Amino acid sequence: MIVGRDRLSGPSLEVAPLLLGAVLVSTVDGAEVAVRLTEVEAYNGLDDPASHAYRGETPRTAVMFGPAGYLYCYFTYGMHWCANVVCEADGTASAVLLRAGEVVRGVDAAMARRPAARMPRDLARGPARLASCLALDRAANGLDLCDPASPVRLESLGSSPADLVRTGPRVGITVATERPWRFWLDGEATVSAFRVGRRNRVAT
DNA sequence: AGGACGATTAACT
DNA sequence: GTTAATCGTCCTC
Repeated sequence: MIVGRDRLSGPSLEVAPLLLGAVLVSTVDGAEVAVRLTEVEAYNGLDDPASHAYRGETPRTAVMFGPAGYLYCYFTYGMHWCANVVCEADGTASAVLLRAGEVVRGVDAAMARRPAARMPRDLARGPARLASCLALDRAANGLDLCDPASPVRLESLGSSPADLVRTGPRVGITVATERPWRFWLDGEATVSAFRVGRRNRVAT
């Protein structure tokens, strides 16, 4: 079952917990790899200083301002890609960063893409690792997750028990750190470690 | 045209 | 715990 766009069209804070337990399937580059999401983060637009969309629409963030159900991929630290599910209505920027998950199909293909992973639980434990084992990069930006013919699709939107959902501050950011907009499933081994954002990189 | 910095990771000590 | 790697994006001249 593919996920309907209307189910993703709400605010990121409502969509984020729904995505926990959902399965993201990639058939990019031929191999099929599927990840069951265990950790996500909500990002809003103009009212969220930590969001890429905070300062308005740019070529990079254009997908975030479009309709729900599309993939927003961005390049960071000069080497990594990360993936988001866009939510909210067309014209309103909002997205959910996919931070971690469990590879439930295509473990071999995922291992081939992630030679540094020593154990299966590390394959998609972290946003850039997750994007890497699903082969998500510039070419995947803007793909429709609600189209059955798309190379990246969202299956079985999570029906995770509410009492397993935990929340806390988002990882790696330096502003709006007080907002508890990170969501994860309690007890999952694939949830990434919390880390505060780095500041003053150039300081001596 | 120049520069700061990042929704990170892997490999160190 | 610390740090190098590495470059697109955006802000400030």
